[in-house]
Amino acid sequence: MFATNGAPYYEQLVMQIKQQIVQGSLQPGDKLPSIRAMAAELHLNPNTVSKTYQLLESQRAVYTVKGKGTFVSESTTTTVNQGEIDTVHERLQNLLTEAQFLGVTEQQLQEWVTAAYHNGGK
Amino acid sequence: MFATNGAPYYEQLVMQIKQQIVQGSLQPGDKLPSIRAMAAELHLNPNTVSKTYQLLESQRAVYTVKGKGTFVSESTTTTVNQGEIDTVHERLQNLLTEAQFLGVTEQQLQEWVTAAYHNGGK
Amino acid sequence: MFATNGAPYYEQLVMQIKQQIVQGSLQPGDKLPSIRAMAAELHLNPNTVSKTYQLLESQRAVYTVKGKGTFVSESTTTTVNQGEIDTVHERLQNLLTEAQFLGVTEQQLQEWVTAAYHNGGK
Amino acid sequence: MFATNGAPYYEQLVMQIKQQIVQGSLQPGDKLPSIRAMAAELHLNPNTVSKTYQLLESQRAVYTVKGKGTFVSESTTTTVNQGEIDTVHERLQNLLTEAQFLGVTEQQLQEWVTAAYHNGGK
DNA sequence: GTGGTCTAGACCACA
DNA sequence: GTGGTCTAGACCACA
Repeated sequence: MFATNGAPYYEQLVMQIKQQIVQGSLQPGDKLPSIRAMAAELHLNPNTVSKTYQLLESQRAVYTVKGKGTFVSESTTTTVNQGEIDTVHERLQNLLTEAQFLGVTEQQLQEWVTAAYHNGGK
Repeated sequence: MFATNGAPYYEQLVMQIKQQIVQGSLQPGDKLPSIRAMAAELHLNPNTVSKTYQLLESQRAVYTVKGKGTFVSESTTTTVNQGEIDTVHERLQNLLTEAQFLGVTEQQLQEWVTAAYHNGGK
Repeated sequence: MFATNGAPYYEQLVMQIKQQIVQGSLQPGDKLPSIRAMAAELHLNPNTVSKTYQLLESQRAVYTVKGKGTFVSESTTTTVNQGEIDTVHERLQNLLTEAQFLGVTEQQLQEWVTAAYHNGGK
Repeated sequence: MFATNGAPYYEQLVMQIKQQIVQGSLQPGDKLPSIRAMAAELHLNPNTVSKTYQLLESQRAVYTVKGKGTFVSESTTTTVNQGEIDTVHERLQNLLTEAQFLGVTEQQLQEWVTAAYHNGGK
């Protein structure tokens, strides 16, 4: 059900939902499945899904209305957070170093970047 | 001395040495500092440095000659490991999703990739 | 219409009406809109507005005359409730700790207090 | 052990630790009790303490070194976050409205603010 | 129905 | 020893 790449379930699920938002298959205002429904579907404990939703909320990707549900936020790029961008830049540099080690060409990487921006990374 | 970003020390050190190799400040055949010297310099436990060198060796980035020391390998890109490339690709996609969320433009990312390939990411 | 800050709607509405009373835009004796009118105007469920009015009434801020409507009370500060004052004091201390953490100066806070007492906090 | 004011345990504990930091009884670099020790002392579940520490870390008040422990951060006011300051300001206005309702004088409030800044709110 | 909190307790990685 | 993850399952407030 989930990749066994060492990343915790809640992190994998955060990324999965973020990708759906970036790709547009989840639109602003859309309601996410309830914690219980998502947990049942993915064979996860409700606590794990709850943690996922709270993480997404802390990142302003979704918002929660108690008793109603969790919804995709309107605009997720309003406030530019330079600190977070720097962190992503740093992690990217580490990853690019790895890629160079494995012999991935610069052209291949540029294509991956282009692909990510034009069809949501899939 | 090391970032408190949650990543274990040995992992941060692996990345640091890999960057030096990719950048060329460490050349094939160059001798790495001894485990004790490196540990003293970085205020790390020798066990941590030892684990670092073992990790680098397991990835063919360096090789160890008993009694002589640890040296940078000749060519690190001879054997293409598709599995590892796929892993890097997957992690890149996650990172690109994050970047898009933060409003980083495709052009900015292309520049980061170019920079990484032309001056080692620094 | 209402902030999605996690606070339940009825609580936000209680605060909004209280502010209008403290500011003086709602005077003692003034009639509040009917539950149905208020609910329609704010796109809320009548039950939510009803709960709001009941809460305000339980705090002596308004009183209800059956068949006539809900009105702002004459004096809201007659009976000093030390227990509630202690609660507010405690919550204030928590908030002041937060403010200090964020680097808000004592002078800035004093100004905020002054402003709240001289123009209703707006 | 904890006040039964409705606030969740982890939130009360977050505030308690923040106050100790603002007051100076916890200094930058100080090690917090381990999750298990704190949980035992306060008769809480380790998960609840863990959530507390993670909240404090997400607010940069403490940092965690895996396997070593959780420590008070160096400077907690480096990056001014206007958004968070606005949120505190807003909550303060609500609280001041409550205080006015209860008949708390402006002078009394000014004294509370002064006290909070000169002896940590106690 | 919906999310939030909390306990009990297991298992894991890192130092 | 130390923090991190996860499950099972209970109870609560809000809509």
